[in-house]
Amino acid sequence: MIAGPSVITPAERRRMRVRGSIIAAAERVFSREGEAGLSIRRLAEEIDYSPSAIYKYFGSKEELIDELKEAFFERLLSRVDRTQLETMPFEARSLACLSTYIDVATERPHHYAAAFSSVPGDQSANAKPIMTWADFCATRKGQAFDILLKMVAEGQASGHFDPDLDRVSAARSVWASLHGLAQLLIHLPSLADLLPSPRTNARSDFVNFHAQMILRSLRPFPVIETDRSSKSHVE
Amino acid sequence: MIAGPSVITPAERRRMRVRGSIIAAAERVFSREGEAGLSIRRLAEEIDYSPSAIYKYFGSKEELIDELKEAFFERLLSRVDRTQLETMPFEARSLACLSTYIDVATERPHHYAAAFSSVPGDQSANAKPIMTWADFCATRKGQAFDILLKMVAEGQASGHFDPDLDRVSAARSVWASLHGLAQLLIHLPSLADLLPSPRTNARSDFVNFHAQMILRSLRPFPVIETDRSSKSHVE
DNA sequence: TAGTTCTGAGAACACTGTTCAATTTTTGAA
DNA sequence: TTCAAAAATTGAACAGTGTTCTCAGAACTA
Repeated sequence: MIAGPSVITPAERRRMRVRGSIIAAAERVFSREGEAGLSIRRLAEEIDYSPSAIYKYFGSKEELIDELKEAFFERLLSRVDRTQLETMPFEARSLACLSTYIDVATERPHHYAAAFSSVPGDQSANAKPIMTWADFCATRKGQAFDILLKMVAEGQASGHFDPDLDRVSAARSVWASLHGLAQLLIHLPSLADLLPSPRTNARSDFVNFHAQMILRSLRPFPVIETDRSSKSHVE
Repeated sequence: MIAGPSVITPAERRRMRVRGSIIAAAERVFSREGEAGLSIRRLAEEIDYSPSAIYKYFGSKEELIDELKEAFFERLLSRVDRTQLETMPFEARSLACLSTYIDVATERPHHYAAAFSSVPGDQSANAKPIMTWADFCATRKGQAFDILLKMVAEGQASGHFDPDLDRVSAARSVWASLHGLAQLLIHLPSLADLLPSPRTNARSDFVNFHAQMILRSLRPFPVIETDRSSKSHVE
């Protein structure tokens, strides 16, 4: 469609600049007020363009926001990945990764919340095609999940985690627990400070506590069997 | 403001009936399509009233939806409470409670999602007053939390859980993990079925697995110290 | 029955996302 | 440089949204 990939025309340069200014303004507004505060008209006003102009750069508002979410997830991924590469003992490194995930999520609460806001299954037209395992792995979320998967694998190999646990199930469980903490801190920020007797640093203390609980659940002492048994209503 | 509490006039009866039909219609629409599909005009059409009439019964759309959420949380609470009262061994009963929570949440995904959808801290006018511990305990969420608190206490007393864990922190951690699973199942329903090699009953199996992981994190073998130590970046 | 209160309807306001024809502005070649 | 084709930008308009207002009519109270 577009000419050569090596030489970019001034026109293309200009186009990319305008496009960039749109997402920059969108990012600015969205960070502060979320999707509720972000209207096309307001955006147009901020960058001194007409509302309809924006539709030459983005097909819809949703498409624009999807790009914000994508950028956020890339940020989340790289931050956790960077933490993962630090040279520390396994357990400390795992804790650091979990903390980093929470940090990035709560630094941009609107982004994180929006990334998990759609409820599929509405019998409207947005019936997305069924996701396969391969599809998921290609997603940013899939890549984030992959980090957890490797963490579990490493922990099992080094004897820190129960080797009888199913890797995939364990990683999903960790993700769920982590995701829950992020969500709760975002939507119910008072929770961390909510104590019969308040304390300083309550928030980061609780993040640490929860992260340790997650690791605890993975430790050896195989009291429960792996989920290979289907109808295990315990006992 | 209104006359006697013992005798209800026919007018009041009629008013309550109309009000009931509004929330019934709202419930019907909201269950299927969530807040996105629920508009005042559509609601008015469904009950054959004019849009402005609804404002004689509810101050705003948000107020109406708040009532739906409240009813849902009451349902959630009573279902978990009922499970809690069943006569089973402690561990099985705890697992059942956790499963029930997930069941109710995923049965009405829009309700559960909406209950945790607002992001406070927007520097707009909706600055809600700071919540205290006592305030929170009076909330439905606070009551749900109380169930978890008692569960933890009972587990510690009976030796199933680590007695050195701070009760409140542990209960919060359990809630976060549970909440995370609910959110993930709602917003990423494919996750449960996402496996390199698919299996039947994947969903309930995973719920069970995660619930067992939660209990596992609470077990004795006190490897970590309670969060009483403030700057514990491990090691 | 007269008067007051309450219920409901309809129009209107200020928004929203989105589209479309018309109008610039920029571009590439004769 | 000139001129047509292409791209960029706009303002008006459409179909929605939540909400408020005024006003007519029904239902209670005295």
